Amino acid sequence: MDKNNNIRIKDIAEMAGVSVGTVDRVLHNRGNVSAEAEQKVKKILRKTRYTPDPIAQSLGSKKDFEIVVIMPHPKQDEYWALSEAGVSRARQEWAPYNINIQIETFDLNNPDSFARAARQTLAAKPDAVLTAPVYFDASLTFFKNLQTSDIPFILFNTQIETRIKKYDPLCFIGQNLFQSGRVAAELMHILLPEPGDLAVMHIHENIDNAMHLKEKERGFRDYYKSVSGSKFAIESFLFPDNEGPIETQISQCLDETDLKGIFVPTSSGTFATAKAMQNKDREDIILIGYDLLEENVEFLKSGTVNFLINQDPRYQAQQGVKYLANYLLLNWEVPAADLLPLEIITRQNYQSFLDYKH
Amino acid sequence: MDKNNNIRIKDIAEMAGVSVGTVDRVLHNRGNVSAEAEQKVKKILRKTRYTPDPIAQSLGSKKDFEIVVIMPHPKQDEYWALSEAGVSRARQEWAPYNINIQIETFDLNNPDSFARAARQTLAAKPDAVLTAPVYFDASLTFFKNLQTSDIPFILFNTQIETRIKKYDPLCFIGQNLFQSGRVAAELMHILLPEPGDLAVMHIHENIDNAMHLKEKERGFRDYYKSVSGSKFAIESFLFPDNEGPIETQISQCLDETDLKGIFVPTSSGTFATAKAMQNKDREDIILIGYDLLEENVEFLKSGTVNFLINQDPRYQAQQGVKYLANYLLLNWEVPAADLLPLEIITRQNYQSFLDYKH
DNA sequence: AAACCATTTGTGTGCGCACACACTTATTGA
DNA sequence: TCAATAAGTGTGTGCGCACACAAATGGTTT
Repeated sequence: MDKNNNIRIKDIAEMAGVSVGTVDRVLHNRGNVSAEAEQKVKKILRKTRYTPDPIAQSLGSKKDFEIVVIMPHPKQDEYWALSEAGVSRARQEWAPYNINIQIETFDLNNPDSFARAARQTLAAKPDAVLTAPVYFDASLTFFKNLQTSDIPFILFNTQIETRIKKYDPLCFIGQNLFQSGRVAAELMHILLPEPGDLAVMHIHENIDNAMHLKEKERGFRDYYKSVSGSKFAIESFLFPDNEGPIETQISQCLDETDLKGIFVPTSSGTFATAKAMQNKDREDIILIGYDLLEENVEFLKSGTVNFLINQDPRYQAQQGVKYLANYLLLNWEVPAADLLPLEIITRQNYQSFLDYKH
Repeated sequence: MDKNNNIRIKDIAEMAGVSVGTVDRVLHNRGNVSAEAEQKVKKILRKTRYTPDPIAQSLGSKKDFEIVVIMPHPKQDEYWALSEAGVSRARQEWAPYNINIQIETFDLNNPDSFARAARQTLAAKPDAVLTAPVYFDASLTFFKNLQTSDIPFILFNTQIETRIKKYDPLCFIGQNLFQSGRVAAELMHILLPEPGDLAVMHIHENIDNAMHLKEKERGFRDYYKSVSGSKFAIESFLFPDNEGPIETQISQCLDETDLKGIFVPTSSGTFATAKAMQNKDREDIILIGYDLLEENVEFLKSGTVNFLINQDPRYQAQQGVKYLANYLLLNWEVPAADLLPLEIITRQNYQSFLDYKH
């Protein structure tokens, strides 16, 4: 027995000269405690550095908790299918602790669908929310409502500057997107030491709303600014869904330009670009994209994609639920940010990432 | 209540028409159960897919467990200091569950010291062992003794082929070293597309015993074999501790050769080589090494080291203890191997790895 | 002074499991 | 036939906590 000093509520009660009930009330701020008793107990609590036994704690309560995850529909994009896989794992992991997880999906191309998902979530009055706040404006009103309903929430994948509005998520889980863009640029620079035309391609997404894509581009450009005497020209291209087939748009762009390197800040954009390059027989262009989607890995193997940066959506979701679960069950502290490492994927190491289970 | 089907031992007992004591005996193979009762209980167990509530389980037992970690002395090498940090974290993490962790250290340059540590460990009769089996022969006899004492053990960092000898560790935690060498070669090839002389440098270690270094070299060479029409010459160099100051040896080697790239398969060897390169003003040579040691990171930042591959010793140790603890406490299954992802570190992403806490 | 509150404090039970112990039945030998 | 033994079975307690409920206290009202 060396345990956690072996101090139990019972011991605290004894030392403070009160009953365990009173200690319990102090610990949980349940009120109905005289100022005097409260002081005595708190003093002992501090002195003994009491920490509750987490095991007994969760055995004793047996409450049910409801967590809602709001994310884009997994059928729409393999990236989000990976996120969903993370949620599924988390669901299994936490089922024994009576944590129920509900998924609300929305349409990536339709901000209104996010608002609807948000409304449904609020109506369900969950104990906590995990969300990928893809749409800036809709997210902010949602956060406001969560806040007034006193529902804790965590953001993943997309970091939104909430502090200005005083909306206060427990945590953000994801990459430092700016730095992620810098890593992409660094890799590009290694593969293309000689000056040439570069492109940042925004595919599918409408960039207005998508803060996170801007951040990656900003990082990418920032790196090249710091390359002394840089002769690189970096141009941005937008390929929205409503202007004809994506691949046609990209192919046309390849025809009209003389690109040496392309950076695509999204996972599904990556293989779309790779396909266009393949069709046009322009696999000489250096392509750096995101994530270990099946198609991306194929293009990595064939050499069309030179590097991938891994965002590990599965882990992001799983970790988000974990934080919320521990917060609800055991009142654990949640870090303000969980910034994932910026993982570089090549032909030689992709398998080790695919095999790895957190 | 959707829990784990809500099935408790009590329910099993009821359904099988026996008492909870009998169910308990069946569950833990404690014997003293009639064949008839055992069958009845096992049938219900299967039918209901009963799984014990892990929380209540560990509350109920309150046994003490002793885990010994055998590893090189952390003062000797910063790499092992990181491993020790992992053990310390694990110690904290598992203290509430009455898991005590003892560290036995040995001298990296002295196989006998490993044998001594092994002897002391056996004398202490721990419940489980986590060890970095740096020395092949000494490790094998140790494993034999562990096996006869029925002490489960996990290997980390260095993979030893134990199956031939029928020594059966629960798990190996670490990198696929062969593939790790291939990753290094790939990176080298990206930075040096034009043919030139390459070196694999074995520093400090005496390679005879050190299987893991050979594996990395084998992978490195294997990659270049597959490069079509490769004009690369790869030479191995040994710089043992007993032939004068390491840096002098390396410097001399740099003088006598015309190397374009160097691969160092150890973490401490990496900055030793970088220092020699710096002194000789030969920072043009491409250097690929291992691990986020402070000195390595400095040389990465300055550009002397081009890439690092991260082995995450902290995580390896922490994870090893975690597996053992869950195995002892809850009888959890341990995977035969936990092969870590092969993480590529550059100037732009090292910080994200340093910041990241598992 | 009794009755009535509000406030504060103490007690008891249950969570699901592990394990020690008490108990019952069948078997054997004297 | 009865005690002694072994094999099989059931009961009870505790782990540390949460929470419902009972009890005590002190003050106010009639």
